Formats: sequence, C-alpha cells, structure tokens
Amino acid sequence: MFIKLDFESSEPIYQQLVFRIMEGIAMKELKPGDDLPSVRSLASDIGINLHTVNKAYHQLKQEGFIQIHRQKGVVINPDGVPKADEQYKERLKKNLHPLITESICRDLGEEEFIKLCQTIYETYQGGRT
Amino acid sequence: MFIKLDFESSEPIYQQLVFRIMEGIAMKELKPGDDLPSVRSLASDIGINLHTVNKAYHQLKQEGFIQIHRQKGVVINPDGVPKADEQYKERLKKNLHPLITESICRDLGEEEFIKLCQTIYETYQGGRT
DNA sequence: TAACTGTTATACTATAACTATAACAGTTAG
DNA sequence: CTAACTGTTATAGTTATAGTATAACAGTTA
Repeated sequence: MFIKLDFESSEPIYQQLVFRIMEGIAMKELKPGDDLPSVRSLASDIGINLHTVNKAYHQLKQEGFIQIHRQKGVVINPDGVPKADEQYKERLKKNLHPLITESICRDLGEEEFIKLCQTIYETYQGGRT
Repeated sequence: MFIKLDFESSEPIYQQLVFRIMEGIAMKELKPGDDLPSVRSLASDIGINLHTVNKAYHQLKQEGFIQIHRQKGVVINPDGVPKADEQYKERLKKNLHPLITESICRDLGEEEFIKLCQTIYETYQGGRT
C-alpha cells in the first residue's frame, strides 16, 4: 500500500484515505477478498493516528466496500463492491449539481464538461499499469 | 431573493449560499449589473448572521462573480462572470475525480454517468421558468 | 439629519478533525 | 503457553472552522 496524502488540504485526511482505497479498487489493484493493512500498521506507514485510519475503514465498511473482522483484520468485500443503486445516484447528483452550476455560470458547455469526465474515466482504462 | 438553506446539512451555510447565488446566475435570474441584497437584509431574510452572508459574498467576489462597493452595495459583476480557464478546469477535475472513482467502483459506466450530467444540464435549459 | 452601505473588532459557543495513551478481549504463530 | 497481533473502547486534549452576538466606524444617499 503506497498511499500519499495531502496534509495541507482542507479535505480531511480520513476522507482522502477513503478515496485512495477506492482508487485502489477502481484500478483493480485491490480485489475482493484482498487483505488491507491493520489500522496500526497503516497509520504508522502514513504517519497518522490509528483512530484516523479506523474512521476511514468504518466509512468504507458502512458503504459496503470492506469487511472488518474483530480480532483478525480487514478485507475488501469478498462479495464485491455494492453496485450503484438509486440512492447512490441521488447522492451523486447532489454532488454533481454545484459543479455543473458553476460550470454553466462560467460558460463551460455540456460537451466540454463531458469531455473532462471522459478524460478522467480514461485514467482507469485497463486497470493497474 | 427567495433563498432556501438546509440548516441540517453538514455543508456550511455560507457555502450553500454561494451556490444558491450561482444558481441564480446560471438560471439567468441574476444578470450582470443586478443588485444583490445588503448583508444585513439578506441575513435577516434567511435568519442568519450578517457575517455569514458577508463570508459568502467575499467568496463570490474573490472568484469574480460579484463586485462589492464599500458604502453602496453589492452587484453581479457588470462585465459578466469570468469564463472557465485552465485553473478552473483543473479545480473541476480535482472535484470530479473522487465522484468518478467511486462510480467506477460501483460499476456505474461512463455512459450512464454522462447521462446523469446531461440531466442536470437540462435543468438549466432556457433559463428562468 | 437619518437611514442606509460594507468593514472591522471583540468575544463567545459548538463541532469536527486529529492526536495521545491506555486498556480489553479475542486470534494466531512459534 | 506465550507473545505478538487484531479491532474496540474510553478518556483527554489541541486546533481550526463555522456561526453567532454586539458594537462601532466612515462614507452614501434620500
């Protein structure tokens, strides 16, 4: 696990950690059933407190990405990550809305906005490099 | 100005206010040169402190959306809102990235993601109702 | 003159993020 | 059996952000 966090960012580091792990899954570097580091070892690797790692793990657990086993450890959900349901799509819409609002204000057209999204999607083409 | 804020949301209300005003601009309800309410009157309308409104106004000013005149008032930038430059697109990418990462994890394809964006873009078709 | 504008200053509360440290109860490898 | 490991819980503290309350200042405008 090579994880780089931005300690200067206003985005909480536990939140950054959540997304780094999601990136691992999206890149197919992390597959269902794979072990994740213990809260202590990951915390010490990154140089943060174990409770901060724990907070990230619990958010991932609540969204169904991982399973936490009390005195054993943490694994990527062996049954795979939960699919996008209506609830997720609603949340996604809510998050996209302000981005699109500002883009329209700034005269960034739908086509260019979509191109931008496609560029990001391409980042994940083919999985791990 | 009919502005509805969600006081239960974890999103700061000054940030919500920023986006409500951006929505007004995107919907063409607010046009270049239009007056905005004074910090006191808007604060009292919404039921919040004038400093909170002030904070929102200053963020909008820093991004070039509005002009603040010391002892006169606040207007939508008469020269129009600044266009999307490279710096904005970079910021937009950074904000889109985690949304797309999670969508890929959840097996939400590019096509469906784009459809969702288009749905939101359509909201603004034709401007004010 | 009176009512208005944004600005500045001080002071306070509440909450979220993060850290530090310790202890507990099971698991597992040697 | 023991020692090292797992996540969990609890307590306590710091820091920064968000928000409120109140007051005063200086220039604008009707």
